[in-house]
Amino acid sequence: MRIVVAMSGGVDSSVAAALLAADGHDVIGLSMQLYDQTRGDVRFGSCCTIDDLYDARRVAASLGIPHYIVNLERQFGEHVLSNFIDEYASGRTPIPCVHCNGDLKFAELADRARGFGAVAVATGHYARVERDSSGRYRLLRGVDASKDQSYFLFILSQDQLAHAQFPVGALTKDDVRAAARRFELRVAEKPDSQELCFAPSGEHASFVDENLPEPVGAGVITDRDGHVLGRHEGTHRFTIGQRKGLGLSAGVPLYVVAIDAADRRVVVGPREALDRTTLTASQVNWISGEIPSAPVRALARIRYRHHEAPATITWLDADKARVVFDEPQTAITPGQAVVFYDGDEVLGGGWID
RNA sequence: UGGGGCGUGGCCAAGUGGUAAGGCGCGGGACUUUGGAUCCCGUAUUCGAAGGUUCGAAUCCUUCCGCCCCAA
Repeated sequence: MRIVVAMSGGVDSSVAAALLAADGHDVIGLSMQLYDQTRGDVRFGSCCTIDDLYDARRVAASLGIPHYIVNLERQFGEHVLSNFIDEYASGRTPIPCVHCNGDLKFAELADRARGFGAVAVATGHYARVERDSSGRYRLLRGVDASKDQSYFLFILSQDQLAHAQFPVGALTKDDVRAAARRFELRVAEKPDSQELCFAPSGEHASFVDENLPEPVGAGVITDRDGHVLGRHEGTHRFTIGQRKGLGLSAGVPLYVVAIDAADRRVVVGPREALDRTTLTASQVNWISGEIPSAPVRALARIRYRHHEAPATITWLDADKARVVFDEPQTAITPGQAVVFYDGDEVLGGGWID
């Protein structure tokens, strides 16, 4: 069958394409152009650069599959960048990758794929999709626990999962590297991409500054009692649980415990002040599509690369839920995602309020 | 200008004769397909200044400078 592979130019998606092609599928490689590559005044991160598009093209050529670059600049700006900026501006900490998956790769790109007559969009994510006996799709963790990326896919709907394929989800990273070498892919030894593609690490704040109509004002850093301990250059430079970069010394490490964007205030406190047992989540996506009527016990993960913790999920609304952990969790952060697991299965997830 | 106290790296702070702990911060690295966190490494030839005593001082003495508290 005809399958479109979202090729980033990295090893994972390259191997995904290679595996599908080797299986005899009619594979078409698509790469998303997400921003204007000609803007020399902007520095980009480690993926989706012109070099990465070139790598994708070369890999596709070596596999003998067609490759097209799809211009999704407008959509990227509307769905991913604007959200990223708005979230930071309102004192929250966004995860653009989730939107990029849900709103671009498995939405816009899927539409293009249909235009090519493809039945599915494949990516290089470490995750798995399975169809159960009732015909429902289940999202599972990648086999390689250390690389599992299911957290970033919790927003996918049944319809999106029905047309999603993760060829490397059943492999370990080592397997993928080995496969890349076996297929003699030029990207076999290419370093894993990390960090955001559109804003280099450590420059998120300046990216927000440059893209905000109104400059973000400076404000004060206070302790929990309101005593001013210092000043900051904008609340968007902080996230809950942050320790570095406060420029304060107090005998014990201080962490950001609250951010009040409206008051331009950052509140810091000791480590213990970060513990919370409850959170509410909005825009909750329950993968099966059938919201449980009774509270659900599950393992909940409050950020990527965080150990899951047992919790009870109670619905407050059609897409809003309260999550109560058995044990306090550190630095529950608004804007991050809480994702629910039952063993290897992703039950769903939502955005932390 | 009476009495008392204090001045150790960016901040806090051990050390009161034996050759500068520690924490915070900061820098670097590791980890990591978000942001944080975490871990590792680094961070004062020098203790307000200048003299002096001593084999040897941040530690003792003298003077000076600065700061704080109380009393006026």
